[in-house]
Amino acid sequence: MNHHEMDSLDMLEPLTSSGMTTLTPLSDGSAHTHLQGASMYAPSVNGMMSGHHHLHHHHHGGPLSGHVPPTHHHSGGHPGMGMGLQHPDSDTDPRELEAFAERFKQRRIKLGVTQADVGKALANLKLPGVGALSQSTICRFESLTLSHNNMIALKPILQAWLEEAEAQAKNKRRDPDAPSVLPAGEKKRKRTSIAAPEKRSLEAYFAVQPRPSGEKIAAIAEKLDLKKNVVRVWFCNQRQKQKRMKFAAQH
DNA sequence: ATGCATGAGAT
DNA sequence: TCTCATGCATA
Repeated sequence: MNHHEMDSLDMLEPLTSSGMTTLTPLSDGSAHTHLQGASMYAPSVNGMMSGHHHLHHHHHGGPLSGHVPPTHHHSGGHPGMGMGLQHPDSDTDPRELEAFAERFKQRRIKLGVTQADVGKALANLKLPGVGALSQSTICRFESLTLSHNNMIALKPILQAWLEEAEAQAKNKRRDPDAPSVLPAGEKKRKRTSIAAPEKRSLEAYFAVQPRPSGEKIAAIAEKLDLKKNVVRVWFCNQRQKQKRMKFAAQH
Protein backbone atom coordinates (compact mmCIF):
# COMPACT_ATOMS: atom_id res chain seq x y z
CA MET A 1 0.00 0.00 0.00
CA ASN A 2 2.62 2.49 0.81
CA HIS A 3 6.28 2.21 0.95
CA HIS A 4 7.79 5.48 0.16
CA GLU A 5 9.76 5.47 3.29
CA MET A 6 12.05 3.03 1.65
CA ASP A 7 12.88 5.07 -1.35
CA SER A 8 16.25 5.71 0.11
CA LEU A 9 16.90 2.05 0.40
CA ASP A 10 17.39 1.86 -3.30
CA MET A 11 20.45 3.92 -2.92
CA LEU A 12 22.03 2.30 0.02
CA GLU A 13 20.75 -1.13 -0.51
CA PRO A 14 22.89 -3.16 -2.84
CA LEU A 15 21.56 -6.07 -0.88
CA THR A 16 24.89 -7.41 0.00
CA SER A 17 24.91 -11.05 0.75
CA SER A 18 25.89 -11.40 3.20
CA GLY A 19 18.62 -11.80 51.52
CA MET A 20 16.24 -10.99 52.59
CA THR A 21 17.70 -10.12 55.90
CA THR A 22 17.83 -6.59 54.82
CA LEU A 23 14.68 -6.79 52.91
CA THR A 24 12.38 -8.78 55.01
CA PRO A 25 9.49 -9.41 52.78
CA LEU A 26 6.58 -7.82 54.48
CA SER A 27 6.72 -8.22 58.13
CA ASP A 28 3.48 -7.29 59.56
CA GLY A 29 1.28 -6.35 56.79
CA SER A 30 2.89 -3.14 55.79
CA ALA A 31 3.30 -3.55 52.15
CA HIS A 32 5.85 -1.38 50.51
CA THR A 33 4.85 -0.18 47.16
CA HIS A 34 8.29 0.38 45.93
CA LEU A 35 11.68 1.44 46.99
CA GLN A 36 13.65 2.92 44.29
CA GLY A 37 14.52 6.55 44.22
CA ALA A 38 18.05 5.84 45.27
CA SER A 39 20.69 6.07 42.66
CA MET A 40 22.77 3.19 43.77
CA TYR A 41 22.35 -0.49 43.82
CA ALA A 42 24.37 -3.40 44.93
CA PRO A 43 27.66 -3.90 43.18
CA SER A 44 27.61 -6.83 40.89
CA VAL A 45 30.69 -8.34 42.36
CA ASN A 46 30.59 -11.94 41.55
CA GLY A 47 34.10 -12.96 42.08
CA MET A 48 34.95 -13.60 38.52
CA MET A 49 35.34 -10.22 37.06
CA SER A 50 38.25 -7.90 36.88
CA GLY A 51 37.52 -7.00 40.42
CA HIS A 52 37.43 -3.28 40.03
CA HIS A 53 34.82 -0.73 39.51
CA HIS A 54 35.57 2.88 39.12
CA LEU A 55 33.42 5.42 40.75
CA HIS A 56 30.75 4.86 38.26
CA HIS A 57 27.99 2.53 37.69
CA HIS A 58 29.33 -0.52 36.12
CA HIS A 59 26.67 -3.03 35.87
CA HIS A 60 26.38 -6.26 34.01
CA GLY A 61 28.94 -8.77 34.99
CA GLY A 62 27.30 -11.77 33.61
CA PRO A 63 27.15 -14.12 36.49
CA LEU A 64 24.98 -16.36 34.52
CA SER A 65 26.23 -15.29 31.25
CA GLY A 66 26.82 -17.08 28.38
CA HIS A 67 26.48 -20.73 28.37
CA VAL A 68 23.72 -23.03 27.60
CA PRO A 69 23.16 -25.64 30.18
CA PRO A 70 24.42 -28.88 28.73
CA THR A 71 21.07 -30.39 29.20
CA HIS A 72 18.94 -30.65 26.20
CA HIS A 73 18.09 -32.87 23.38
CA HIS A 74 14.71 -33.07 21.91
CA SER A 75 13.76 -36.50 20.88
CA GLY A 76 10.15 -36.64 21.62
CA GLY A 77 9.94 -36.31 25.33
CA HIS A 78 9.90 -39.52 27.24
CA PRO A 79 8.30 -39.49 30.64
CA GLY A 80 10.48 -42.19 32.06
CA MET A 81 13.89 -40.76 31.41
CA GLY A 82 15.88 -42.79 33.86
CA MET A 83 19.26 -41.37 33.07
CA GLY A 84 20.27 -41.16 36.66
CA LEU A 85 21.46 -37.59 36.41
CA GLN A 86 19.89 -34.87 34.35
CA HIS A 87 16.40 -35.08 33.67
CA PRO A 88 16.22 -32.50 31.47
CA ASP A 89 13.50 -31.96 29.58
CA SER A 90 11.67 -30.56 32.49
CA ASP A 91 14.05 -27.75 33.06
CA THR A 92 14.44 -26.55 29.58
CA ASP A 93 10.88 -27.08 28.65
CA PRO A 94 9.30 -23.78 27.71
CA ARG A 95 6.11 -24.90 29.33
CA GLU A 96 7.75 -25.53 32.61
CA LEU A 97 9.39 -22.16 32.45
CA GLU A 98 6.16 -20.50 31.60
CA ALA A 99 4.40 -22.20 34.44
CA PHE A 100 7.12 -21.35 36.89
CA ALA A 101 7.23 -17.73 35.85
CA GLU A 102 3.57 -17.41 36.51
CA ARG A 103 3.71 -19.14 39.85
CA PHE A 104 6.68 -17.04 40.79
CA LYS A 105 4.92 -13.80 40.09
CA GLN A 106 1.83 -14.83 41.90
CA ARG A 107 3.64 -15.86 45.03
CA ARG A 108 5.92 -12.89 44.94
CA ILE A 109 2.92 -10.64 44.99
CA LYS A 110 1.36 -12.69 47.70
CA LEU A 111 4.46 -12.02 49.75
CA GLY A 112 4.06 -8.35 49.10
CA VAL A 113 7.44 -8.03 47.46
CA THR A 114 8.19 -5.89 44.45
CA GLN A 115 10.25 -6.92 41.48
CA ALA A 116 12.96 -4.53 42.58
CA ASP A 117 13.00 -6.06 46.03
CA VAL A 118 13.49 -9.50 44.65
CA GLY A 119 16.37 -8.34 42.55
CA LYS A 120 18.20 -6.88 45.50
CA ALA A 121 17.39 -9.72 47.79
CA LEU A 122 19.06 -12.17 45.46
CA ALA A 123 22.41 -10.92 46.59
CA ASN A 124 21.56 -11.96 50.11
CA LEU A 125 21.10 -15.52 49.06
CA LYS A 126 24.82 -15.69 48.70
CA LEU A 127 24.69 -18.27 46.03
CA PRO A 128 27.99 -18.61 44.24
CA GLY A 129 28.19 -16.25 41.35
CA VAL A 130 24.86 -14.71 42.05
CA GLY A 131 24.49 -11.07 42.82
CA ALA A 132 21.64 -8.66 42.64
CA LEU A 133 19.48 -8.16 39.59
CA SER A 134 17.40 -5.23 38.45
CA GLN A 135 13.69 -4.73 38.49
CA SER A 136 13.86 -4.94 34.71
CA THR A 137 15.25 -8.40 34.71
CA ILE A 138 12.78 -9.71 37.25
CA CYS A 139 9.98 -8.19 35.27
CA ARG A 140 11.24 -9.75 32.08
CA PHE A 141 11.56 -13.09 33.71
CA GLU A 142 7.97 -12.98 34.84
CA SER A 143 6.77 -11.93 31.45
CA LEU A 144 8.98 -14.36 29.63
CA THR A 145 10.60 -11.60 27.68
CA LEU A 146 14.07 -13.01 28.06
CA SER A 147 15.89 -15.47 25.88
CA HIS A 148 15.18 -19.10 26.51
CA ASN A 149 18.68 -19.67 27.85
CA ASN A 150 18.45 -16.69 30.12
CA MET A 151 15.19 -18.00 31.53
CA ILE A 152 16.76 -21.35 32.23
CA ALA A 153 19.71 -19.78 33.98
CA LEU A 154 17.58 -17.56 36.17
CA LYS A 155 14.95 -20.06 37.12
CA PRO A 156 16.87 -21.97 39.79
CA ILE A 157 18.02 -18.75 41.36
CA LEU A 158 14.59 -17.22 41.60
CA GLN A 159 13.24 -20.51 42.76
CA ALA A 160 15.75 -20.54 45.59
CA TRP A 161 14.81 -17.04 46.57
CA LEU A 162 11.14 -17.84 46.55
CA GLU A 163 11.56 -20.79 48.82
CA GLU A 164 13.69 -18.81 51.21
CA ALA A 165 11.28 -15.92 51.20
CA GLU A 166 8.30 -18.09 51.92
CA ALA A 167 10.16 -19.82 54.70
CA GLN A 168 10.97 -16.51 56.34
CA ALA A 169 7.50 -15.24 55.85
CA LYS A 170 6.31 -18.21 57.79
CA ASN A 171 8.67 -17.38 60.61
CA LYS A 172 7.72 -13.78 60.73
CA ARG A 173 11.31 -12.89 61.35
CA ARG A 174 12.24 -9.37 62.11
CA ASP A 175 15.75 -8.16 61.89
CA PRO A 176 17.50 -4.96 62.66
CA ASP A 177 18.37 -4.32 59.12
CA ALA A 178 21.54 -2.77 58.05
CA PRO A 179 21.81 0.81 56.95
CA SER A 180 22.18 1.47 53.32
CA VAL A 181 24.68 4.01 52.33
CA LEU A 182 23.72 5.51 49.08
CA PRO A 183 26.71 7.14 47.47
CA ALA A 184 24.61 9.20 45.18
CA GLY A 185 25.66 11.84 42.81
CA GLU A 186 26.57 10.24 39.55
CA LYS A 187 26.14 11.50 36.09
CA LYS A 188 22.98 10.11 34.61
CA ARG A 189 22.83 8.16 31.45
CA LYS A 190 20.68 9.66 28.82
CA ARG A 191 18.28 7.80 26.66
CA THR A 192 17.87 8.79 23.06
CA SER A 193 14.33 8.89 21.91
CA ILE A 194 13.79 7.81 18.35
CA ALA A 195 10.72 9.44 16.83
CA ALA A 196 7.96 7.37 15.32
CA PRO A 197 8.71 8.18 11.68
CA GLU A 198 12.34 7.26 12.06
CA LYS A 199 11.36 4.17 13.92
CA ARG A 200 9.17 3.10 11.06
CA SER A 201 11.93 3.57 8.59
CA LEU A 202 14.24 1.51 10.72
CA GLU A 203 11.68 -1.23 10.87
CA ALA A 204 11.35 -1.15 7.13
CA TYR A 205 15.07 -1.50 6.72
CA PHE A 206 15.15 -4.24 9.27
CA ALA A 207 12.58 -6.17 7.35
CA VAL A 208 14.80 -6.43 4.33
CA GLN A 209 18.13 -6.52 6.05
CA PRO A 210 18.27 -7.32 9.78
CA ARG A 211 22.04 -7.06 9.81
CA PRO A 212 23.21 -4.14 7.74
CA SER A 213 26.92 -3.59 7.29
CA GLY A 214 28.68 -0.83 9.06
CA GLU A 215 28.57 1.37 6.03
CA LYS A 216 24.94 0.76 5.47
CA ILE A 217 24.23 1.63 9.04
CA ALA A 218 26.10 4.84 8.56
CA ALA A 219 24.04 5.63 5.50
CA ILE A 220 20.81 4.91 7.27
CA ALA A 221 21.89 6.97 10.20
CA GLU A 222 22.56 9.92 8.02
CA LYS A 223 19.29 9.63 6.18
CA LEU A 224 17.36 9.55 9.40
CA ASP A 225 19.58 12.09 11.02
CA LEU A 226 20.50 9.83 13.87
CA LYS A 227 23.87 8.96 15.30
CA LYS A 228 25.41 5.93 13.74
CA ASN A 229 25.79 4.28 17.08
CA VAL A 230 22.16 4.80 17.86
CA VAL A 231 21.21 3.02 14.69
CA ARG A 232 23.66 0.22 15.28
CA VAL A 233 22.34 -0.38 18.76
CA TRP A 234 18.80 -0.23 17.50
CA PHE A 235 19.48 -3.08 15.12
CA CYS A 236 21.21 -5.08 17.81
CA ASN A 237 18.28 -4.66 20.16
CA GLN A 238 15.87 -5.49 17.43
CA ARG A 239 17.65 -8.75 16.75
CA GLN A 240 17.60 -9.58 20.41
CA LYS A 241 13.91 -8.98 20.58
CA GLN A 242 13.30 -11.51 17.89
CA LYS A 243 14.98 -14.07 20.03
CA ARG A 244 12.95 -13.62 23.15
CA MET A 245 10.78 -16.46 24.30
CA LYS A 246 7.53 -14.71 23.69
CA PHE A 247 8.25 -14.17 20.06
CA ALA A 248 10.46 -17.06 19.33
CA ALA A 249 8.54 -19.91 17.84
CA GLN A 250 9.20 -22.23 20.67
CA HIS A 251 5.85 -23.00 22.09
C1' DA B 1 6.57 -2.53 31.24
C1' DT B 2 9.80 -1.40 27.76
C1' DG B 3 13.24 1.49 24.98
C1' DC B 4 17.91 2.51 24.32
C1' DA B 5 22.60 1.40 26.26
C1' DT B 6 26.80 -0.98 28.10
C1' DG B 7 30.39 -4.37 28.21
C1' DA B 8 32.46 -9.05 28.30
C1' DG B 9 33.05 -12.72 25.50
C1' DA B 10 32.38 -14.93 20.92
C1' DT B 11 33.22 -14.56 15.82
C1' DT C 1 31.49 -6.14 15.12
C1' DC C 2 28.17 -9.14 16.85
C1' DT C 3 25.78 -11.59 20.59
C1' DC C 4 23.98 -11.95 25.07
C1' DA C 5 22.75 -10.79 29.68
C1' DT C 6 21.58 -7.00 31.99
C1' DG C 7 20.24 -2.34 33.54
C1' DC C 8 19.24 2.79 33.79
C1' DA C 9 15.80 5.79 32.41
C1' DT C 10 11.33 6.60 31.12
C1' DA C 11 6.55 5.89 29.34
